[in-house]
This record gives sequence, structure tokens and C-alpha cells, in this order.
Amino acid sequence: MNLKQLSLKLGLSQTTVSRALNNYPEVNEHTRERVKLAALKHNYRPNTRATRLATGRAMTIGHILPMNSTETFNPIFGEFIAGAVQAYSKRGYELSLTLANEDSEESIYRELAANGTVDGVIVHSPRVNDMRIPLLQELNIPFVVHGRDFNNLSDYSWLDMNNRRAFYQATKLLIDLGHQSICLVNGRETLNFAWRRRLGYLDALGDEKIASDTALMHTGDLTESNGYSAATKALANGNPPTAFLVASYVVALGVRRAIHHAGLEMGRDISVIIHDDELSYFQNDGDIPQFTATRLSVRDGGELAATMLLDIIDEPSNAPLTALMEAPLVIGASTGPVKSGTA
Amino acid sequence: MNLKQLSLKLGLSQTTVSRALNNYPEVNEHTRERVKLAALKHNYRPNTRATRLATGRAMTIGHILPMNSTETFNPIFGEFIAGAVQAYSKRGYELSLTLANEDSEESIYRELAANGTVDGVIVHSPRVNDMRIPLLQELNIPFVVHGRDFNNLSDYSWLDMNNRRAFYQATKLLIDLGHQSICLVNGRETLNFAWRRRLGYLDALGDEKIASDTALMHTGDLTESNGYSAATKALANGNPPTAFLVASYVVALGVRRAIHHAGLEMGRDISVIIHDDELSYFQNDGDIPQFTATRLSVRDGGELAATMLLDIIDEPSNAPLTALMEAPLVIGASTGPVKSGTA
DNA sequence: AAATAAATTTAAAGCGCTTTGGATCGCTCA
DNA sequence: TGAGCGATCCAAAGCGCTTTAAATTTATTT
Repeated sequence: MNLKQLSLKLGLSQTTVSRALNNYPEVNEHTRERVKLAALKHNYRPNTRATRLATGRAMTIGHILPMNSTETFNPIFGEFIAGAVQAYSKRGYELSLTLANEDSEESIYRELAANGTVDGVIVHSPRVNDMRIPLLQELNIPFVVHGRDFNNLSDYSWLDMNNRRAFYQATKLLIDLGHQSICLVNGRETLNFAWRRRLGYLDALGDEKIASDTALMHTGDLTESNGYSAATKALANGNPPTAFLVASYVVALGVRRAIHHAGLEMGRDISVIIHDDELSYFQNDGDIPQFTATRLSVRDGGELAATMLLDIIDEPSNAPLTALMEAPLVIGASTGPVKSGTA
Repeated sequence: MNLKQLSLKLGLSQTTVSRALNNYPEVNEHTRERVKLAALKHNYRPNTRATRLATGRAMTIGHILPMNSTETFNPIFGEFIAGAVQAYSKRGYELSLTLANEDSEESIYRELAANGTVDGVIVHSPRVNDMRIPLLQELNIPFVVHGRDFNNLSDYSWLDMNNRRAFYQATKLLIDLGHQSICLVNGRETLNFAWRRRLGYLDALGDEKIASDTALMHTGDLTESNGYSAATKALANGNPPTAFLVASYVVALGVRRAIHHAGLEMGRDISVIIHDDELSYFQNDGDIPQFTATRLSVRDGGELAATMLLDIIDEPSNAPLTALMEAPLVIGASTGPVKSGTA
């Protein structure tokens, strides 16, 4: 059943039927009801492809996940997307997913711009000096960055957490607990979020006049095995750290494994603070969370970023839109005073 | 630049230009080259929305993730999708992602069928007596199930692993190592895969005349905390199990946590076998994998299932297509003979 | 009751492609 | 020399909607 058939059946023009269904004001309320009833009865659904051509809108948002050789599908992407898709479906949009390695990236965006498959995109994992931001500006595609590029001073829309402050506060807590040798197990610092986190860490050390030590700063993909090898290496040192500050839950699992391997007990012999994105299958809550953590739901972040993007698409003058979220520090079982013997 | 403008610039008809670009035979090779060059030069990209309306194909595959109240975004979905999207992009398709709770599910599929936004769908996590399979058959939408519904005897396309055999073999190994009390930490048994895994487990126990014990069979969502609480409960028993058979890496992390909590050492005091989907951020390989595991890449599964679906869409007479994959049992550090003191 | 304004409906023109059904043109062959 | 035939190319219809511009009907005003 298409519009033509439906309007024929109703003895009305396609115009009126279309308007009735789309709630245009210039149609008699009585007629509108009649049309809506008939549409329901005959299970009429406007053909999406036709609507999209006629309106010139794709009703689709693109998520292009950057895939380098090492990393494939980060669980954080998954959770962010799950949040975003919720916002989209509420407003009749779809989510189109693409993977891109750095080589293909530019051409993918140019293609998107030219063929009009999406009305906007989310930029994931902005790198330092990320070319995607100027590119999207040039192509004039609405976009929201999940994170920021601090080297880009232009106006663009983003949603980010205050990475620097979160890691500042976490480091501060560890220092307050007496820790002087704190190992940072960070993400790749070509990514802005990781770079900012290190700044926060260094800020806190600086405030307390603790010298930083490059041997205590690890960087790598957000995998369990990276956490394991970084922590193993750190603990093998003659003068091992008494605390770890870890980029994510997944990485912390590897750190914890290394700690156990070394015969140590987390929270007693050694302290750990993580950043917790609140992945749904890794709940770090309850009476006493396993991990002391700076905590912020990346799922909520996805939903909000998506909403921002749709708001921009609906009303371009809304841009740029920005949102900075704070990640509160929540005390769990993984931290304690240095060298203490408390259970 | 659209087709009309390009053809005007070339002094050719839209027909010829379209045919030249789409490699139709009835166009002179010389003309074709001229057209392709001009298209390149003017950066012409056919408007996707128009192409889709004209051809009647959406060039999009739908993935509708079932979301119940407890579970949100399973990491296995993410990895499967990452595999699938690779197959799609190779063949010019897009992936459209939707979430659906069980209530909205039917209407979502009916909507998809009527408005033609997708050319086919992947069915994730088939339940026992899953209504989606007959529904999609009725709606005549091409689909491939990731898994099977053993209660559905009709012909449909699926890609599955041999869950029963994998868990049979894993259980068998544990029994051979002397374990008699093996705790199964399973997924929800309303899902076929979990149900089949229990059958495999029971088969092996039965073969060895070991009585099964419902107290040793846990079931729940694939989360870390479920693994933790199931294992904690099992270990608190007066006569605790000497081995665990665990549905996934994520769940096993919780099991491992509980084991450590109980002051035990995995692989020495207690054995663990997992099913390993080879999530990219949880590598369970190396010289000696952490976990003994039945192993199968869900990412590869996604790529294959997607390819199967596209093959069906291209040539409907190909259906039904099926693929059964075996998950080899790979020995890691988490298993050992029962009650032994070997390091 | 005529004139004017407001409410409602419609015909037809797109949106930018693909594809059907002819044209056109040079060549071959009887 | 002219019918017949590939090889090329093109005009126009169509995909199923939205939207513009105009027509028609109904209500309001004087």
C-alpha cells in the first residue's frame, strides 16, 4: 500500500493524505482522522527511500569508528553507540555504522558529504591535531565530537568529560593517602583524552612537589593485556610503585591480574584508581565498589551527544553546542593508605 | 554536481552517463572513459537517496539488538557487528543499528518490512521459540540468525557454533582431570546457545555416570558481577566445586575475582574453562593463555554471517544457507588436575 | 446577497537516479 | 542500392514521496 493507492481509496488527493499524516495544519480535523484511521487499517507506511529523496534528508547519523591496526572494536564505542541510538530512535533517526582506518578516513567523509547518506556524524576518539574536524567543517557536515581536540581552536561542537580534573583529583587522593610513586597506565597519548589525563596527573604531582618519572607513565591501547604488561613491568622494578592510576576498567583488569601475580593484594598492598565508563556488563557499584574510580556513564554521554547533534541538524544556528561533564571520584575497595596493613 | 549537470557538461544523455558509470555494456568504451574521467574530475557521486528509490534497494542491513531490562549492550554484539560491517562495506552496503525491547520488537520488524529501510536483517541472540524467525518468514525479509532456534524446524539461514559439542568437550576434559564437581556458570537459558551448552555439559556428565546437581548450574546475563556472585555462592557451599565451566570471558573475570576472594588460586586449587569469543581487547592467547577455553572468533562469525546474508539478497535461491562452526578446546593456565599441588 | 477572507483541497512539479522502448548511425550483405 | 543488423545513444517514464501554486469550498463581513 503506497500513498497513491491510499489516497485513491480515500477519494482524496495525495497531497491531502500526505499532509494529514504529517500533521500539517491546513487540513480539516475530520479529514485527518479519517486518513489516519485508513492508514492504520491498511497498514500504510510511507516508503522511507521516497521520503528521503523528496525531503533531501537521510534521517541517518553516521558513526565512523576509527580502526587502527592494533585496536578493533573498543567496548566504549559500543556503549556510547547504545546510548546514541536511543536518542536517534526517539526522534526517528537511524544510526549507520562504518569502520575506517586512517587511510580511508578522508575519502569516507568526502563520500558521505557528496552522496548524502547521512545528515550528520559523530566524531569518535579525536586525535591530537585531528584532521577530521577541519575536514567536516570544510564539507559542511553537522558533527559533534566525542571529546575535544585541544590543538584546534576553532568553534565546533563537542561533548567531553573533564579528563584533566578527574585525573587530577584521583592523583590527589592517592597522594593524600601517602602514595608518592604512582604509576599511570594511560591510553594512547595521540588521543586527546589520554593526553589530558596525563596533564591532570602531572598537575597533581606538581602541586605536591613530587617529581614525575617517565618510567611510571605507560601508554597503550585500552586492552586487558596492555594493563597486565604495563603493571607487570612496573612491579618488576626494584622500587615498584605503591599505586596505579588506570585509564579504564578493562585495562584495570589486567593491572589487577598483574598485582595478584606478584602476590599482592589490591587495596591493601597497593592502591588502584580507575576511570569507570560504567559499562553495563562491568558494574563497579554496590555498597563498596571494587575499584575506587572517577565515574561517568559513557552511555549517557552517547545519548547526550546524539541529542546535541540532532538539535544542531534541526536548527543549525544552535551550533556550536558544547557539554563538559565532570566525573566524580567514588571511593571503592581498591585504595588505601600507603604501606598500611589494614584489611 | 548531479547526474543532470554532469551529462550536460559532457553533452551526453543522463542515460548514457548513468550506464557508463555503472559499467553497462551498451556504451562505447571511449565514451565510458570520457565519462568516468569527468566524474572523477568533478567529484561526482550519485545521490544515494535517489539511487535507492530508483532501484528499490536500501543497500542497508538492519541489526536489531534485543535489549531486555537487565542487559544492555553485550560486548559480543559489538564484536560481531564489527565483523559484519567489514563484509558490508566490501560490498557497498551499510549497517543500520537499532535497539529493541521485547515489546517493541514485532512492530519494529513490521515497520522495517513495510517501509523498506533495509534489505535484510541479522537476528541476534535467538531465544527458545523465538517469534522473530516465523515473523521474518511471514514478512519475507531475508535474514540470517546468529545462532539457531532448536524448537523451530523450518528452513532458515543461520550461522552457529557447535555449543553442545564445545561444552561437552570442555566438561570431558575437566572430568579427565579428575573433577567430579563442576559448576556451570551459564548464560540465560531462554537463549538457545546457553541451553545447548548445558546439554553438552550434561552429556559429558552422563557419559561418565556423574550425577548432575542443579545447585551447580547457574544461569544469568553475561556480566562480570553475575560471574562473581555465582562463583561466590558456589564456593560458599560446604562442599564446593573443584572446577568452573564459564560462558564467557567477561563472566569468567567475575569468577576469577570470587576465586581470589576465597583465597584460592586458579589453575592450582581450582580449574576454570571458559568459552572465549576472542574479543579484541581481551586477548586470551600467548604462549600459555590465561584461560583454558573453547575458542571461536565472534568477529569472524559476524563477517561470515553478513556475507551469507548478502549472498542471499543477491540471489534469493541461495537460501537457506547454514554454517556450523566448531570451537576448538585450547589449553591454558586455568586448568589442572583436581586437588593437586602443582604450581 | 454580494464581496471578501479564510479554510480546505488539489494538480502538478519536483527530488536525482534507473530503465524501458525507441532512435540513429554506420556497416554488411545480397 | 537498400534491407537488415549490431553498436550506441537518447527521450521520457517511473520510483513514492513532499511541496508549491492555484483552485475550490466555506465562512465572514457589510
